[in-house]
Amino acid sequence: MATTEQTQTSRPAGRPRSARAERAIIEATLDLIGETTGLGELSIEAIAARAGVGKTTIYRWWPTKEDLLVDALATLKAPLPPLRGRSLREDLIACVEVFRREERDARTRCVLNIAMNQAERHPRLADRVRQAAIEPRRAVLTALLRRGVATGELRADLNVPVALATLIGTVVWYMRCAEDADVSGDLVEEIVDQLLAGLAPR
Amino acid sequence: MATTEQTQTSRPAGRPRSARAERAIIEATLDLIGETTGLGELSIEAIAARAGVGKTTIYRWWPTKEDLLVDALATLKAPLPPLRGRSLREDLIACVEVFRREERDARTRCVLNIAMNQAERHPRLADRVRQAAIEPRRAVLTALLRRGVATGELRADLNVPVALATLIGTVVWYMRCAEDADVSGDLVEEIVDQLLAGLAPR
DNA sequence: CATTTTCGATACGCAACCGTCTCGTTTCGT
DNA sequence: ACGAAACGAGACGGTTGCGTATCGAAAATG
Repeated sequence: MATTEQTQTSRPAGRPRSARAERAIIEATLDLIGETTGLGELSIEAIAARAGVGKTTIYRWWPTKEDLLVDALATLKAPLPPLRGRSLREDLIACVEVFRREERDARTRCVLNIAMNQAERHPRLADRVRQAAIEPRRAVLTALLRRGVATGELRADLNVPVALATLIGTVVWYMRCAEDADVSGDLVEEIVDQLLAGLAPR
Repeated sequence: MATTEQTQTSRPAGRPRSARAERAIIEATLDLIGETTGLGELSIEAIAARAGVGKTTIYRWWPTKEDLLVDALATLKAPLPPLRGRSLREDLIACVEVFRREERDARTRCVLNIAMNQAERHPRLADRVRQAAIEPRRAVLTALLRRGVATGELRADLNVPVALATLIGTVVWYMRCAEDADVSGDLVEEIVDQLLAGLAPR
């Protein structure tokens, strides 16, 4: 071995990698992820091409990409959860089942993506999406929960907004991050029942 | 009035707007949102500029934008939730409080964005993020819940994965979609207590 | 001091989109 | 039949980012 070992492992000689530069790059990346990741990839040209339409036709009717998105997203989610059954438990299951099913469709999933992630970058868009897609459902669910309190099916001191987040958030998280997402068909019932009964023993 | 009214309101004369084109555009937009919205906005040039670094330095060490993202995101979330207290309830509150605090920071929020939204578009990236950021926490929380079952602080027939989704999903949803997000300081306690006790009366 | 490697900077050709514009065509009302 | 407006297609200059290459300076080894 003709190589010289100065400390432990031989260093290849030459200017070493700059730790400062590396840190600066990582920092800049983190800063920019939050600022820039958004709807930028969506191009009017691609939309026109896929729709088999001239760009002119798009620009004629929608001045802004955001306006087009608002109109497009408005065509989803519009049908609110359907009618109601005979018990609170059944109604909750029906509602959560709607959420579960929608979380399996890429189109409706992106509605929540925008509502949840794009609030700062596209406040106008996110607001309109929330207003059109989230708010009606929140209203329905809130009424449902209040009714449950009134009928005694729910505890009298229920924190309705928290309960609401509990129902929606659980199924959304499960669908998006659980490793066994969606395998079981009676997942929804299990969620609702466990939420109703509580995690602690009675 | 010299204008002619053929049906109800006067139409300006000329070829009318094509409903077929409009529908095609909306459809194409919806299809493409799900396919394209992602990390495309994040540019190497911007990173280099903000870091005060030559592009060369980035390309030298990270062959792909994705590789850079993996390294960058690995520097967040790394510190798992801290030690544990004396009761299950306190430990749960501590954990959920960590989630709540992280949901207020744009940087750590984007970790979940990627894990939850980019699974199809960037499976390698999303997988590594989940492995590095989500999995350790899931393990800690799972152990915590099992311990609770063992000590009798939780019901014996607890569905642990669902309970887990319940804890994380609720606070994430609340932070991202509730109108009064984060105003109350004891939101976390309220969430945990309501989850433990259940929505139904005892 | 000579060598080696990284550094920041800058320039290159290439590609994708932007938003505007001009075409010739199509589809209406009159 | 005629005029009016929207249509699909595509050309336009301009901007942005890509990934590569070249440059002299800086920082380590020997």
